[in-house]
Amino acid sequence: MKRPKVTSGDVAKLAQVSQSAVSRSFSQDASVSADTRAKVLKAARKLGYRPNVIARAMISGRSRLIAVLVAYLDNQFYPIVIEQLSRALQERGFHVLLFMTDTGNQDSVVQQMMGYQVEGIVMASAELSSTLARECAQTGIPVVLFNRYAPSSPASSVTSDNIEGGRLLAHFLVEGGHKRIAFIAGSEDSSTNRDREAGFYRGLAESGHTVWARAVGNYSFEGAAEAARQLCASKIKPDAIFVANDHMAFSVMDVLRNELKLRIPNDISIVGYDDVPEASWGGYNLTTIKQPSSQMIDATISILMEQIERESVSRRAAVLPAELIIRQSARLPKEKP
Amino acid sequence: MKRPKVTSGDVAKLAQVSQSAVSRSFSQDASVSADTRAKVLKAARKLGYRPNVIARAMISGRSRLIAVLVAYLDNQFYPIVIEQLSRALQERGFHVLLFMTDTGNQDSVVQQMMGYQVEGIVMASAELSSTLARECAQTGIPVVLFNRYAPSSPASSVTSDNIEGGRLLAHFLVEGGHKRIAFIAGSEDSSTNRDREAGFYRGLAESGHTVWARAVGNYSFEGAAEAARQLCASKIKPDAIFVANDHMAFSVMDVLRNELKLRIPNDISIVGYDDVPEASWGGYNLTTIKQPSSQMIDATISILMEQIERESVSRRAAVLPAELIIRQSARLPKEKP
DNA sequence: CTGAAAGCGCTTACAG
DNA sequence: CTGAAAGCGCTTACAG
Repeated sequence: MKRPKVTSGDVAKLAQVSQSAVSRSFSQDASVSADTRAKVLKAARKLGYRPNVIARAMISGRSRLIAVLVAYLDNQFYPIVIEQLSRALQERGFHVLLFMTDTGNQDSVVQQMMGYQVEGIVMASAELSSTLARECAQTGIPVVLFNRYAPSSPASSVTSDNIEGGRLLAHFLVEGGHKRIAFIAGSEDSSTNRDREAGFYRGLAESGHTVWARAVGNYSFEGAAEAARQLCASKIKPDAIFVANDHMAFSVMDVLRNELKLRIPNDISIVGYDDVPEASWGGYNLTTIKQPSSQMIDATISILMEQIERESVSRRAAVLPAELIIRQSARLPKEKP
Repeated sequence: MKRPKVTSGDVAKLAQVSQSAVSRSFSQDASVSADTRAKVLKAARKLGYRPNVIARAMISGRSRLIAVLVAYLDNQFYPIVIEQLSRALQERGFHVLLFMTDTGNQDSVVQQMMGYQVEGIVMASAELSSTLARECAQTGIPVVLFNRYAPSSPASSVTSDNIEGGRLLAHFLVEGGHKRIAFIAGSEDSSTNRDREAGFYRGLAESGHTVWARAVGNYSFEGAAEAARQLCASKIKPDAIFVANDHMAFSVMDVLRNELKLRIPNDISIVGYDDVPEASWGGYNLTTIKQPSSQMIDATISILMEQIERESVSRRAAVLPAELIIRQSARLPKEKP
């Protein structure tokens, strides 16, 4: 049943060349005559040969493996990113080796990644520890922090303009005539939350407002529900809430509607951040900021490829534009006369 | 910056033993004295050594890599599965190598997987071609079809009891007093769709009913919307629809409510299949069949581990129980007096 | 139990 | 351009 493994030696024999010639024929810029290469490729096709990536990785370090580190996949932003990233990488002959944090054996995840000789690391979660980021960067392997950054680390980063996004939301809510504007934070030690919050407060300040109340949802569904209950516990409730990401915003909307019997946006406006697919679903119609995931993936790939090819490990920080997506979960600004 | 790579030779030198002894100390059932092993482990810890998986894979074939093949990640069922699968595998020292189908270079995905010497393959998508499944199985590498099966192939499979699930739904709708019961299919050539549909029709028949109308959504969001419009185009509309998975059901609910201004479940009942997280969200509250993803993962892991360890490639087919989850998207059966 | 040695399938200087 | 040879870091018979 198992088909026999075919090696470069087999191909060499059939093509009547040396094993080295076979190897060279499969390498981009090796010195082989067109003639030899043709013979080799023909023989290889006949035998169904393709170079063993593992063997190549051993000798050359080129494993064509990119480690992708994530904490959770329940926020739809990440699956989408993983799908796109994986496709883009596959097109370039690379593959995604997945690591979920907070699991596994005693070994640090960094050690595990190194064991596989990964050529690059993408840390795709707002909530990964900075220690881990630093540890990764120390390996000398190109690291890109996706949707987070760590100023003190030598790792590259790719984010959307979270500060500007926060600002846009603040202005939008103020122009909508809201007076008691609240904020539900994600993880307080994540850069996304810090920036979104800072931008939001700045936007509020620019129009002479301040935040009316604040609670913490830790980017979790349950945490957000709790935060919403907290903010709405007393008689006077906020008339708008910026929830630090869409995933939490859905939970907040559920609590407001079903437990507190509030109408959205008549009684209270909700805005989120990310523009995950569910934001456009009829059940939520969430006004939010779109993180340009395709552009973010492109930037990630280009940083990775540059660093892998040139072996330069110069740090880069890509910040991509944030865009306000207006739907129906928040009262609209009045038309200017 | 790059820390120097430490090999078994380095550890051997420090521990004053042979390189073979180092290797043996890191292998489960190798003959080493407790004494030697202790010395080695101590030295290893000191140097931060851990065996190079790539080298091990080369020589022994044990890459500790499991290929996971998926088509799309926008149906939340799959991200959840990948997360759980990846965690379970990591706990056992394995890792997930991700393959998105329908991308990549000319090489078949099977060839790519073989190049990485993966020890197992999980095909986690209802929509992967049977040809691909067969090709995978031919490699001699253990293959488990997750959430699909192919009777003609030697691959193992893990599914929930889709036939029974379909039956449960049929009885539930009939008991709810529905008279014009429609079905929206997923991919017609997928085993999940076939079984759910067959079970549904059987359930209908058991209580003297037949399906009132049928349309195809191909498991896509857009396809489902179109199917819903089709079913509701004429004046007499169905009073219940079984949509072959939750992902499509959300789309159907959106169309019914927003475009057709129907109330759910007052005007029309909707039931889905999978019980993805969004099904319990307030915006949908979808009555559905729960696929026991944890049990399905457990079964997958156990099949994989058994086949990898014993090198037995006997086929297994696990079918796990389906459970009806009643929420509010469908009219309830009348209480029996 | 232990060490010396062969070998996994490649890539890559090194000569020619 | 081409081949013979070394070597990547391990595992695993083979002797002892």
